[in-house]
Amino acid sequence: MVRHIVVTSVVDAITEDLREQVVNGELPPGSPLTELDVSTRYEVARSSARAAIERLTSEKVLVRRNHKTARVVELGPDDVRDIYNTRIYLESEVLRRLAGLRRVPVSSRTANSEIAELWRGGSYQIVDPDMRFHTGLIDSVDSARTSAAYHSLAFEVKLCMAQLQGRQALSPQIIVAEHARILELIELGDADGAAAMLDEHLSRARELLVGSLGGTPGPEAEWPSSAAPGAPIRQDAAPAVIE
Amino acid sequence: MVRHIVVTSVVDAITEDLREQVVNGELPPGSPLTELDVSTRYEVARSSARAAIERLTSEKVLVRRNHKTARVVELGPDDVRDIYNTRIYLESEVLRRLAGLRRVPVSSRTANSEIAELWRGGSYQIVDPDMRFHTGLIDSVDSARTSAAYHSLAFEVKLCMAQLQGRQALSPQIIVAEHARILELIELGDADGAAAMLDEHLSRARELLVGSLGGTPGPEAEWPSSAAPGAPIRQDAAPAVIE
DNA sequence: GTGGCAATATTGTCCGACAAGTAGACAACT
DNA sequence: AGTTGTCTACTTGTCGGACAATATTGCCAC
Repeated sequence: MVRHIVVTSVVDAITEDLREQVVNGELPPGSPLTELDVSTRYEVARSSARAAIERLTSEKVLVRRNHKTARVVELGPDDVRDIYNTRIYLESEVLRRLAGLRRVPVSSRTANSEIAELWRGGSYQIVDPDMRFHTGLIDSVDSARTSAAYHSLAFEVKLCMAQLQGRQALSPQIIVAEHARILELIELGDADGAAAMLDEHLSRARELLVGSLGGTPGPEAEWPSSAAPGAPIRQDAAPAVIE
Repeated sequence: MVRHIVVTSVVDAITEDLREQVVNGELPPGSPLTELDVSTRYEVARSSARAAIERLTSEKVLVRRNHKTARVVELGPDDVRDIYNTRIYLESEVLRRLAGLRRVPVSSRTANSEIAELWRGGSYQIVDPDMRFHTGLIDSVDSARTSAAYHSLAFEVKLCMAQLQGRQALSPQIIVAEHARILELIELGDADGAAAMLDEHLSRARELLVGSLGGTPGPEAEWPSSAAPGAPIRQDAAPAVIE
């Protein structure tokens, strides 16, 4: 199937489209992406496909070992723990600074209202506004590198979400309340309180995610493209090693 | 026991070598790197040179816009501020955690001893052990992503150092004392104290760096690609340290 | 001098080719 | 049997050349 793309640069477009396909689950974790595959699907030269794959590999969206074909990254419980802990490390100190200034970013407040709204509307698709709440806090300190680091983590969270296709839900009610409490503590200038609340908030989310990733092995899906019938996939883990 | 072996590819090798040349100043900030240039210098195909350049671009070692040739990144005062602020954000919370556990990483302690030793020996080449002090703290929380983020920042600090070829110095004596104080406060479980000390420590370094980057416009030199008569400054006796 | 045009340099993309590495199957050998 | 060797099919890593699109430079006319 030929996929259409808008041309900024061929490689840019392919990279973007593939990334999109990964986050929305069209390319499930672990599915292989050969250079030829990509080049024919988009009708471009192999070198261009290769470049796109390399970029996504450097972004950790794909993983590839030496002479082997790239695969969509699979995030396990350990990764989730790591991602959330790093989020906590980064966001805690930012929160303390904001509390010191008693400054609450508008974008975070509106994002939290959105979640509440969605919840009242019966929707549970709150991942996006939830992320905006947090990135709003981070971005408000106006540090490009801090923002970049956090956004990278946020992207990985999205990958996790794509991975467990909407099973698992965190109660929007609790989320909204905790977010509100965090903003309140910032306004009160209570740095320790805000940091503690954030820790609790993210730690709960972390444990829930870890549980639903590690606890339930899930439906153990097949990877559609180019897999022989009844292929027992995914037993390799060792790179170029010698015993 | 499983032993790992590394097999380097052409692109890997070039990438590494170029990166090395950037950090040790052989390729000064702003110098252009055309694909043809690189491909002929290393005697490889242009596609390989291109791949290496793209990797370094994604690492922020080089910068490149649309159809223009890549250049070695130039870090200005704003970048330095950003880098150090992000360091502070990340490292503060890690320090608090360590203080909570009253845990002092051995590697940081030994690294600080090294600085003291070098200072007593009359040397001012303390950038490396200084970084090891800080990465020792970060790495001790055992989070791959946190470490990766911090190491990326540390690399940018190295770039800054390369950029101002050893004018400017921060007294090793003060550095060692502050490091020691930080470790002491961790041992005492004083999270706030440790975080405050770190803030002071890094903020001073930041301001010094910002000053010597922004205040002095510098020699505003031409970029002589590969060996022009004008020998770079590089006097090794001079205090060549900023933190 | 300055605007504009032509020559040049450099990138972005394509193609085709081939060596080298990986993986699975199957035969051969001890 | 179980280990080892070989074959084949697939894929990656690298090469070299080619060409259009774009950026840079230098020159010319005004």
